[in-house]
Amino acid sequence: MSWINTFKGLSRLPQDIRAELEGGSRIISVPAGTVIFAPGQPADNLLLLLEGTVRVQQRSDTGREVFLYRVHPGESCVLTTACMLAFDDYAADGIAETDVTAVAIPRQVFDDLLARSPVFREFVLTAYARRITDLFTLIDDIVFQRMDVRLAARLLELADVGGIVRATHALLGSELGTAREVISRTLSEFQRRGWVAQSRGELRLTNREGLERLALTAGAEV
Amino acid sequence: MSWINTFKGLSRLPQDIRAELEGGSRIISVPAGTVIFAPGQPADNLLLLLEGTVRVQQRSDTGREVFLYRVHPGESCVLTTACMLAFDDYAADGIAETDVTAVAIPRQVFDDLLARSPVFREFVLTAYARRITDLFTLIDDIVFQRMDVRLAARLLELADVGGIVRATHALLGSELGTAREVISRTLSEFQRRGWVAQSRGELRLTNREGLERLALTAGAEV
DNA sequence: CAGGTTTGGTGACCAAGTCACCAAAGCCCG
DNA sequence: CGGGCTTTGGTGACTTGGTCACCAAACCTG
Repeated sequence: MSWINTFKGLSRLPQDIRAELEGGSRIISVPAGTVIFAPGQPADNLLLLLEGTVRVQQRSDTGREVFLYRVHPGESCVLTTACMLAFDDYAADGIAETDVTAVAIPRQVFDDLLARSPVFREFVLTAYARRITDLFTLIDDIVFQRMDVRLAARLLELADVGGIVRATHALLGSELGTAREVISRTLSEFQRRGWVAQSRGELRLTNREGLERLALTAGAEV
Repeated sequence: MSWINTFKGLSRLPQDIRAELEGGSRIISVPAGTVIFAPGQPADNLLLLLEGTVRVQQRSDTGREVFLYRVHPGESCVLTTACMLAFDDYAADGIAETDVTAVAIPRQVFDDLLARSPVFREFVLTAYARRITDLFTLIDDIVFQRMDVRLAARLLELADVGGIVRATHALLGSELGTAREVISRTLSEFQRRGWVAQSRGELRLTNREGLERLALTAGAEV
């Protein structure tokens, strides 16, 4: 079974295009921690993620970092990659959070597929649109949402099935674009309420409903 | 002389593509205040701006608005429009700030040009990339930059040649994603320093250097 | 086990957002 | 022209969040 089926938007590709895509691309693997793209590095491939996650962040002039979004299996780095294909003054970088397997589509094949296949064009535009919608939501959150609400939502996202979140306070701070101290204080409060249990480098959700109720405070007070 | 020359990225288009683009599109004009696109409205055209400005903002669940960016003449609404072409769950809207003249390229012509012209593809991708870079910068600013610095920079952008900015405090607040009160206080401080003179609904920059010096405080304290 | 590093906790302080007002300036309309 | 209404701007009190300067406990490493 081909990797193409991992990507919903590509399943409708006609046979000849599928063949070109499979023949023209290759599967790559990199270990956790690898910098997959960064300002200054030319990006010669569009990446489609098969396994693992990639963290995309903006490195600020001031040396600090803002988390932008996370790429999951079945998603692509279109936004970043296509940006780099077209335009090089670009400030975001991508780091493999885990070991990563991905399909690399060279620039030339990418361009050729865009020209030849309406389905591929739609795939790319849709992927773009989804990312951009996410970015808009992110901006909205940063501007209007309280930290405790955002942290609760993020903990629920990051928790594994056992309710464990492996992350330091500093890391959570960088995900939410805030300071470690703020995370520490908010987590103490969550712990006081019996929602989480903390230990060094990880925490366990002990009351998901409490967190969920807070996370849904979003705009619901209408 | 054709409108095509207004757009740097399109000047290299070959003759036949230019003809298709000119023949397949039409020039439209709308008065100030028109809602050009909004969630729920189908977007059937890609717009290239010839005259006027368009304000793009995100309408939040909570009823408030965040300013995202402004489209100037010679730029396109690619981002928003192409998003809507591909994907309809989209929350941003665009409003004509002044009377606006634009070229409308129907969806079908747009797709056809994407397929046929490498130059057109590059134009679209570059426009995307520039917008996205702007969004990243915006996020960075919101997270790390002080309000007074951001306000100073924005005033310099919005001022006309005579140094006049026509805007209410509330409007400036929505541009910067902050509260009117914060703008009022910051402007009082600017006035105290002799940088601006305020009157109802407009203000005059009386000391551009002061504002510029503050605006450049960005990450320059290294 | 000693010493360094990473992680988390705290208090003091400042910047910014929120709330609840009020006042002045313009606008409409009889 | 004058009386209300609306828009715009000002202010104080308070809360939230970000910054700084530390410290202490947990862990790693030789």
